[in-house]
Amino acid sequence: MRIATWNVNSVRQRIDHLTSWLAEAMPDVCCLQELKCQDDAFPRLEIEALGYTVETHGQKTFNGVAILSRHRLEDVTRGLPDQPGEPQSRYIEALVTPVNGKPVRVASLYAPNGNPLGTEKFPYKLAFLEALIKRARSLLTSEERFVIAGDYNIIPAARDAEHPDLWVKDALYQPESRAKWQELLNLGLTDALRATSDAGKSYTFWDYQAGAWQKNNGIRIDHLVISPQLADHLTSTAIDSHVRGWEKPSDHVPIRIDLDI
DNA sequence: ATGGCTTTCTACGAAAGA
Repeated sequence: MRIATWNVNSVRQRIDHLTSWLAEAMPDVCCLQELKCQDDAFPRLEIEALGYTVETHGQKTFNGVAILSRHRLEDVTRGLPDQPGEPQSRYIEALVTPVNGKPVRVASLYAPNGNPLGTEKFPYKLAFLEALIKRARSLLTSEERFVIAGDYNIIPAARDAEHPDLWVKDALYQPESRAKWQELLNLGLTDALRATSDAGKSYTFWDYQAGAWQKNNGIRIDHLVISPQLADHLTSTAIDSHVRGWEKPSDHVPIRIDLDI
């Protein structure tokens, strides 16, 4: 089973890139972030035409997450259980149910950016991450197989940035942000990229400004985190960075895993 | 560089992103 995540930075602006990439990468499941549209404006028909079931959790202008699946989607929930009534659409979860196979629970998340520091935005980011950790703890108790994928807006370590010194005053690289990431993994979960590669320069985001892509001034902030049962079945992780070179790209690229399940 | 681009909106500049 192939599971991917991609922050598309407006699904309506990126629909041609999305369909092209789906056709070439052929993921079974794809988590999307930053839809930047309401559910009724989501380009559902184009994606369904490729054989995907679509579940969205959008909002006007900002945020918005979705799960696309070639298998049946059941038990869809929107928002984190610990954040009832949260107006920002940053989390969706569903049970991916293959015809001949055990189900896998998949979550698509868009964590708050948290900048600038010193404002209410940073504690809001940490509160989201805390609610996410609580959800992961609950899923572990259920002993379900699960993947929590998306734009975490966290640079886990220095090797996950081309110029880590440039990020020391940024919410993405604060010790508190990285501690939440570590707290999540310490539950017994696996960072799929680091479980399959020690390579540096494994980036998923390059800023639009100052020629960041051309200079490979990137960061790794999009992650697939997998449950213990799935860690034994992880065969590879790939970052489709070539997509960043397409015309009018998202500033993020897709990252995907293969599981032998 | 004090965001140098990109996206959104009952838009025409401002806010947000990372």
